[in-house]
Amino acid sequence: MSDAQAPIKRRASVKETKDGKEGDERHDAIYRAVSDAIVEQRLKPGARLREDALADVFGISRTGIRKILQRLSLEQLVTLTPRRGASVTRPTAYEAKDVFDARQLVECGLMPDVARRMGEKEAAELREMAKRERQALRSGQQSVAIRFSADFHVRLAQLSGNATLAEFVERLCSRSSLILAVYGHRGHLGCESHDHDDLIGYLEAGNGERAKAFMSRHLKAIEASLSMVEEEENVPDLQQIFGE
Amino acid sequence: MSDAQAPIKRRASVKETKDGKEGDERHDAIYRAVSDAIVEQRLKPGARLREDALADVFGISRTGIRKILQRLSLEQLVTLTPRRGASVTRPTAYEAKDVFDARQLVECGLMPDVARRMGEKEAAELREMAKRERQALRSGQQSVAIRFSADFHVRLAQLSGNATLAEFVERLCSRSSLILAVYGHRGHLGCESHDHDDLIGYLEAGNGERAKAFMSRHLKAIEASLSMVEEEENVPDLQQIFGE
DNA sequence: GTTGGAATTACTGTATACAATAAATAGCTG
DNA sequence: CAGCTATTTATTGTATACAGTAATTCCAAC
Repeated sequence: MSDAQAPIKRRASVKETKDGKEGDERHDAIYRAVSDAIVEQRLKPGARLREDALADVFGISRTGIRKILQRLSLEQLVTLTPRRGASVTRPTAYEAKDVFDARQLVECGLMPDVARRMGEKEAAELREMAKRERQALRSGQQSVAIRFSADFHVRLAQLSGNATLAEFVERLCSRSSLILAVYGHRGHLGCESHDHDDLIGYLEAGNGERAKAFMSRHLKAIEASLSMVEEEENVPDLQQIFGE
Repeated sequence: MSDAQAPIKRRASVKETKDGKEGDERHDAIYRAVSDAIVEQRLKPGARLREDALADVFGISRTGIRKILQRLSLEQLVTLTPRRGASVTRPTAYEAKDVFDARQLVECGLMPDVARRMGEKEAAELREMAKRERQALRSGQQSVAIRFSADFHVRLAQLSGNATLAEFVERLCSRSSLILAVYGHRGHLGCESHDHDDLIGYLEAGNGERAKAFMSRHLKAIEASLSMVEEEENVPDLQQIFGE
């Protein structure tokens, strides 16, 4: 593919490139691939994301990669340092607090709306998601479980009917996964799995206020499970370590 | 018009752009210029934003313009249609409702925090902003007034101390300006100007709950002032007009 | 005069070349 | 051999060339 300058302008070559996917979908797929890898902690906070490397892996040019990195940066999953390139964001303790406070405000505030719009179909879907999450957790796939858990919260927000707030919750959940990756205890997923089932119960019963209170406790529990110690600097402070 | 094949490559121009600013700042300035123009309705919803044209105006290449357009698109101020390019977003009535519901939830929810952190300095700054807004309105600069009003709401959210929620409010306010541009009545700015001063009073008094209730009414008033009629299609529906 | 279709044009999508800068390394010099 | 500077290398930033596609115009035919 290095000598791609075949002079033939016929449509055959065009068809070939469009073989499976529209260029747009391809970009979206790559975006999701990177995003998932970050959320699932296969790419750890601080990991550098070199443009060339990504371009090689996904078989597109740096142009497309840069677009994707920019998007991830605006979503705060990736940090773009001028002339240093991209790396997976390492959330600070302050950011973590902000994110969880925001989730308190928004996700709890949405519960009454969700309860109002909750039907059998929706409840069944949520139960299915909760089940997947439990299974992943049981089989030791913690990273996947974290993502399923985030998916659950996002779907819940979508059921409120407010697309803008749902999208915001999506961002918050992605960032929460990062936060869990950094500050969470090994083997302790933020969400207790049965919590989600309980929540579905309240929502199905149309008890928005109870669901709201439960969600509040639920989020507080997740936040409390974090150990908020700033991780060691990459470059250790020699002064501090060896005294003066 | 675009004699793009002018053989003269003004490398000097590169130096020129770095003269006073880092390339980054330049980009940011252009971003703000476009964003402001949209928010102030100098660029009206539906207006096409051609890459070449913008590149010419700002003296950078399409590469940089595309980056900026993508950012604006992620903030939903600009709509990016594949192979059709960029245009100023024309919010739908549904989006308008979502945005104002989101503002109800978030901005009202922040008032207690804001009241708690409100000091003399902050109050003075807010009063200054409210004053600027009133003056702009009085001198007939409605577009500028809309932006000042948005600035006020954003600054308020920032005072809550939660950067994540403040940024979200910023987005919501930008979109609100667009919504006002489309659905607002001429000569009727959403916010009553004295409203903002009243609000500062409650906050300064530390009365978060009262501020919250006031903000709620304030936002409801803005929303109520909109005339939620979808604008006529460019291509009229002949079937509907002439019956069957 | 309208319609259908071909040629032209205008614009976006993508890759790539080259410039600029930060990091790493090597080569001096005391 | 430590510490500093020069050179090389790795990597990002920006412009531009070219390809592909939608829109437009023009022309012929009915």
